[in-house]
Amino acid sequence: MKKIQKIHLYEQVSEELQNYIQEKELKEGDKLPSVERLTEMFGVGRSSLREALRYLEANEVVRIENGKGVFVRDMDTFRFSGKIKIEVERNSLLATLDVRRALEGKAIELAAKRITPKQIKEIEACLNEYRRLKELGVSTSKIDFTFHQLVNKAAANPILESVLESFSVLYNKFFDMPLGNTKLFDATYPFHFTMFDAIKAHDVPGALSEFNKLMDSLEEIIKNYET
Amino acid sequence: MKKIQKIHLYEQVSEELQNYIQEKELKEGDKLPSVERLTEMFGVGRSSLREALRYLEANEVVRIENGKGVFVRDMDTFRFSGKIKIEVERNSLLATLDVRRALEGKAIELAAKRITPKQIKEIEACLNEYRRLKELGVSTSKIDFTFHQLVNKAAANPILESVLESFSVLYNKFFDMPLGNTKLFDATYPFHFTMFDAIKAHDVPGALSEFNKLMDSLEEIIKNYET
DNA sequence: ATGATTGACCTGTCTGATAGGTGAATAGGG
DNA sequence: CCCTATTCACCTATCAGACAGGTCAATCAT
Repeated sequence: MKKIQKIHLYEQVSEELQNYIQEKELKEGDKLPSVERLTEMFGVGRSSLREALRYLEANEVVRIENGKGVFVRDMDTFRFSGKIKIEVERNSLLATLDVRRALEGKAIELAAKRITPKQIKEIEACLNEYRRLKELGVSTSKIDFTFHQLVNKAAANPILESVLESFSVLYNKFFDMPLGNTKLFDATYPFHFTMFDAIKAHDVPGALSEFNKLMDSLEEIIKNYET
Repeated sequence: MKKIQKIHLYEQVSEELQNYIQEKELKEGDKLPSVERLTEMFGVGRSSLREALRYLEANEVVRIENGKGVFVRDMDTFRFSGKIKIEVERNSLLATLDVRRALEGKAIELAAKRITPKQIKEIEACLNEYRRLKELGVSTSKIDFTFHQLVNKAAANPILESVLESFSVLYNKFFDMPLGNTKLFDATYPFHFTMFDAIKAHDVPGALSEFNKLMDSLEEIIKNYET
């Protein structure tokens, strides 16, 4: 008869709790009723409630502090997440490049429009360090990351910045393993400078063009990469 | 004496469990020992263990099935996540639009290149339904979402799809609250058709141009929106 | 006045009991 | 001998009660 009722109690409770928070318009740091009270309110046992709380804690909705109580976390912070089945093969790498093209391309476009003199100085310093390390033959992976991060910042779009940052974690994990990445850095090295010159000159199409050349060179390497 | 021991039990247990999975090299779908056994193994009570399991379940490490047992989830799945401080104001909305421009623009570009006849049929059906609902004066938010999702699928890039899907959750949450969204849907309505025509014709620049018009109209509304 | 003590209020954890889901072994009818 | 219905072992779901220990403020003794 009631086959539909497959929802776990802890799940219902966790939803009810979120509703409760919304309805009461609780903000960051506000205290929820004690576990005892909550069990009465929802008419469930302690364990179910505690599991619900643990679940919400894992999802960063609440924070449980021993001896104090349960507190609401910043609800205005939006958490986005997703999962990607990783298969290290050409197609996945190329797919990742497309996403990077989209996100970083937009960042570069915005950066070329809005970069400030101060940020230009910072990136120039970064590129000088990049050149120095390159000539020394040291690993440039860290300084490369810094460079892209600075450009990302210069785009002055916090949401894009956040999305791009989360993505770059994936991106790096992806590209660290397969190909010894010195090859990649060698190929893209010169474009960092030409691209930055265009950004500095607020030349949007020029910057994008250089960025696309950079990405094309990456794409070329991957396409020619035989396992 | 042992003040250092501030780590919650469930936390230790959840770490131990992850170690256990790693050491035994358990793969997706493998079954963990029963709760009873695990309590013996770790020397903790059921509640602590269950809280740990709930925690891991929230983090998509395990899956608990009633009557069956606890199973390992796909460990090769990469999870990306990030948080964004939401402030519903013009600048945040505009920033969000830029990200959508980047991600969905790329999806549309790829879709225009790679869409299959079957997918064209699906989207055509979706648009017919869209038109029908529109004429009925019913809410079109759901069908609108479906349309963009289908285009997203047609791009045939699973990683882009995943990122865009996570982002769209944020996007919708963002745009649901502030402006009564009928206004938004009215403004963007015609572009769905023109854009799709271009995609159908594999006309990449045309599709992008229509998409940008769509986004421009959104941007216009937001800019003129006074609190 | 100050510092230690106590007690109210909370979370942390364990345990035994009951309910109910699942699947395989098993018993019984054809 | 096969097929189906029952049973049983194994598991999770959930509850209630009990005790340990953290936290904080009011209270009490010096």
